[in-house]
Amino acid sequence: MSAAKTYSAKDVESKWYQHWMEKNYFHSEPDDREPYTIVIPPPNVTGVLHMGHMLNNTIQDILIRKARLDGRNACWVPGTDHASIATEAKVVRKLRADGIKKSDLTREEFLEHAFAWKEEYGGIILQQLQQLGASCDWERTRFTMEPELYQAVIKVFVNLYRKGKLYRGLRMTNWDPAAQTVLSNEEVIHTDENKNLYSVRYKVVGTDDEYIVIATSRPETIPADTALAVHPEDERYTQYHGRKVLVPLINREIPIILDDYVDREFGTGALKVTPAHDMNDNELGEKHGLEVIDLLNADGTLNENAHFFVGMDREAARVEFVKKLKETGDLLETKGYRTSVGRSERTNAVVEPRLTLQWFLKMDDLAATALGAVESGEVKFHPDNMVNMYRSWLKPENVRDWCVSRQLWWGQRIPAWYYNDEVFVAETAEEALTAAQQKFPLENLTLADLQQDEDVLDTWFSSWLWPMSVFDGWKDTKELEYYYPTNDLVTGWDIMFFWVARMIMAGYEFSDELLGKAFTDKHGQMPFKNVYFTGMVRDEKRRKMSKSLGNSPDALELLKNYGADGVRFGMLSSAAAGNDIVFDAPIDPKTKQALNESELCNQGKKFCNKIFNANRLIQSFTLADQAPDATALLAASWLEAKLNHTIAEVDRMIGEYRISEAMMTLYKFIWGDFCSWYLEAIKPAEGEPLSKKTYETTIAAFERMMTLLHPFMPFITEEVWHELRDRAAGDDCIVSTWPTAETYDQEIVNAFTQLQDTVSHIRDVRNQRNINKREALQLFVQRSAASEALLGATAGAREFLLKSGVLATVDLTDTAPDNALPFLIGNDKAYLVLNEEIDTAAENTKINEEIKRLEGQLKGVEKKLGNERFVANAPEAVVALEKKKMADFSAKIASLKAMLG
RNA sequence: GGUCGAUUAGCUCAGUUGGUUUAGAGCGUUGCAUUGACAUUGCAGAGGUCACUGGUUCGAGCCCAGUAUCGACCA
Repeated sequence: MSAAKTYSAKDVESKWYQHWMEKNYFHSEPDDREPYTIVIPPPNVTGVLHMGHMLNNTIQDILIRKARLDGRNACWVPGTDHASIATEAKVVRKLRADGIKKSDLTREEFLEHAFAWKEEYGGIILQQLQQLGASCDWERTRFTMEPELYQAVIKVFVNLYRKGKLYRGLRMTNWDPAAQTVLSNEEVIHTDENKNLYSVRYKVVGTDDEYIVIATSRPETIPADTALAVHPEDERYTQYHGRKVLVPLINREIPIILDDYVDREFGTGALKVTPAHDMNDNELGEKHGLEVIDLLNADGTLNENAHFFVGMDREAARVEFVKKLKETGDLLETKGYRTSVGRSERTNAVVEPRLTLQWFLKMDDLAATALGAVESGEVKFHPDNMVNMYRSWLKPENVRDWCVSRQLWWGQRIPAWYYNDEVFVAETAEEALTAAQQKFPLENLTLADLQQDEDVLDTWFSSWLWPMSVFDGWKDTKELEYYYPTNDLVTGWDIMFFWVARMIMAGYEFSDELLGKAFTDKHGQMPFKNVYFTGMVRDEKRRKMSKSLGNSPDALELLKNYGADGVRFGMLSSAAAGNDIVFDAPIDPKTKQALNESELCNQGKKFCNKIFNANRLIQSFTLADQAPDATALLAASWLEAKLNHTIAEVDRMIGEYRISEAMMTLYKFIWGDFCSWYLEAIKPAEGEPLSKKTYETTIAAFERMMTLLHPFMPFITEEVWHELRDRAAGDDCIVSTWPTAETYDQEIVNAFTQLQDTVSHIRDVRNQRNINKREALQLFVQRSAASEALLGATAGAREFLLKSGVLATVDLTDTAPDNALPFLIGNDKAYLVLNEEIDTAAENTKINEEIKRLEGQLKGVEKKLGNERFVANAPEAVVALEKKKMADFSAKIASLKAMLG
């Protein structure tokens, strides 16, 4: 028996994690067992562990450990994502701190710095996952920028280009002026912000004092206006159809165009059209064949097209333009309004719509396939209502071609080479050269004549291949054939479109080519069969936990305070699938920062301690070679039944991805049934020994509980597993066998439940009357078929009542004893004899109240049964049940009436 | 503005084709207990017109319609 009274997570956790690693339990190689595969959502290589990671990695670890206990070949592939924009921004910032400007470096020099940074800080998060207990196959750790995965991306780009799915085009794109790169729609965060709306007048050409007034929030773009638009049916402007206006300040003539896109209600109903600087204006411009004037530089400063304030940032220039318009009298009104502003997810810069030359991937076919895969159920979502969100993302009217190029250096460089306005896409420069030489046979081209595209690919263009590329699918399909399709993907719903949908697209696009039709006909093309969506982790005010708000506790501090098992328990206990989870870390009212505390995690920590002490109790008994007593036998068969019921429940819940409920079921079983009832029932009297047989039974049950709980709380279970018995090398909980739910005797559960109710009632009486819990009382039970069966025919029932109820006698009787407190056991009268005066009148009042309540219910049942349509329409079982209710109520009422003194 | 989702105990949530007596759990809360597994404890109690209004049905927390409030995503 352990000397310590409390469980200490710290030493135990590092000891067992190291043991598991030494035994290589996490490693998987293809063999003849059935595989069970999860690929991790790769965290950013420079990231640190936060609450969201802890949540989804705990769930993944539970699934993978469960599969391992089921005897499957469990393989959890870890790795990190190069996170193009985020990492490049970090590296640029760090270089700036060191006095180095990115623009002073060559691409190669910059990449050297970036890789050095990655070596230094990269992968810290993977070590942090180990502290959480994640049983990833660390030998398989991958990185999206490592050579093999880089090569896969290049191959895929060439493949898609040759299929005609990639094209280059000048498009309106979201431009991040801080990072100076284009962003995908999904990387732009729209929030409502306060802005000003300016009313500016445009003079109608050929008049002296007729103006059309427009409303704009961006006066600095006025010099780029190429039209003024009104609604064709707006009578205010009918007289100006076909006329022209002058752009204020620069007096350039622009046409008045008519389009029903214009909202007559908004502002003055007239709109300035700036095709270079607004998505909608751009569409209008294309429709009406307008000129495009771009007055912004890549960094968001004004160029010479602006005429004024050239070189000034657009935000500052706006203020200057407002002043100038005021001076000329063209600005009529300024008012505040709230509107949606798009900011870069990574740099928080206000995103500028900008016309740029980019690479796009055609999405129509891919999106349709990906939608079909989920709608047909080949890929299942948990919870399934997530399909709605998925559908709304992928329906044809919402799908736009994917802009895959990024103006960055940290990423896979686009394998396209240019010469004379021709593009040559190839895996290597040499191949591109060969193609160019064929196209221009007379020009004697060399590598020096070709110019490679300066851009890299969007990060998601490598992560969409993750389930296939981590198994080196583009190099050698041996492993892919074993592990593909993977089983479960666990991720937050916020990257459903970024990542989940695109992996599905890639799976259906490439699995046939890589694995062959025969393979996919048999196994399917999907990258994974199930997707488990976790919610976002929010604080107590339901705000998303984020670094900038400071409302997230420090994950590592939590692990230190509560142990990995405690934190896993805490994370999970508030985590129904798909629901956002409200994590209970309190916010310090002074600093507004989250404290590294959590009652839920503490509950998990206490649970560890409870288990630890349950074992200490068992180990403290002296053992004797004697037959178990009747109470222990009854308790053991009840526990066995309950355990089997619990196994079945846990199996079902895990199967339905109700992970948190499965864990709570085990919590209640171990704490309530095992510790509070079973151990108390078998506990020998002071100084007495325990039967060896009972000890064995108890250990065997405890052992199965540890296996059941292992996926959820791996460390405490491994520790106790080894305390329960002397183990041979390799006999570890992590590789034990998941117990099978056997059929069990429901009768014994029913009988025991009735005994528990009786004990609870007796305890309640003691509580209310302040009767010492050690004072043995006498119990009499009305003789009846039911009570004979319960107390006579159920072996150990009487002994259990004597022990747990602290009774002197338990007897069947035909008459009510004197000075006894009556109550019901089932439908039978029972009497607890007290050594104190009983207020009969008060007891009668209570009994009468109970009779009244039951009569009310009886009436309801009688009414139901008296309704012919109920009897005729309701299923037979329901009617039978109502009849049984009626019989029970009547019997109880009769018993209660007989109790009235 | 569009779409979707939610509303059940003080808090966080279950509630499985509508039918199991009085709608469940965990936490919190209240009272009592305490020398030997564990105060990181035990026992017991209180706490809910299932947001509201109407409808369908023999029967509604669950289905339908509307209202209110909240949230998310999209624009």
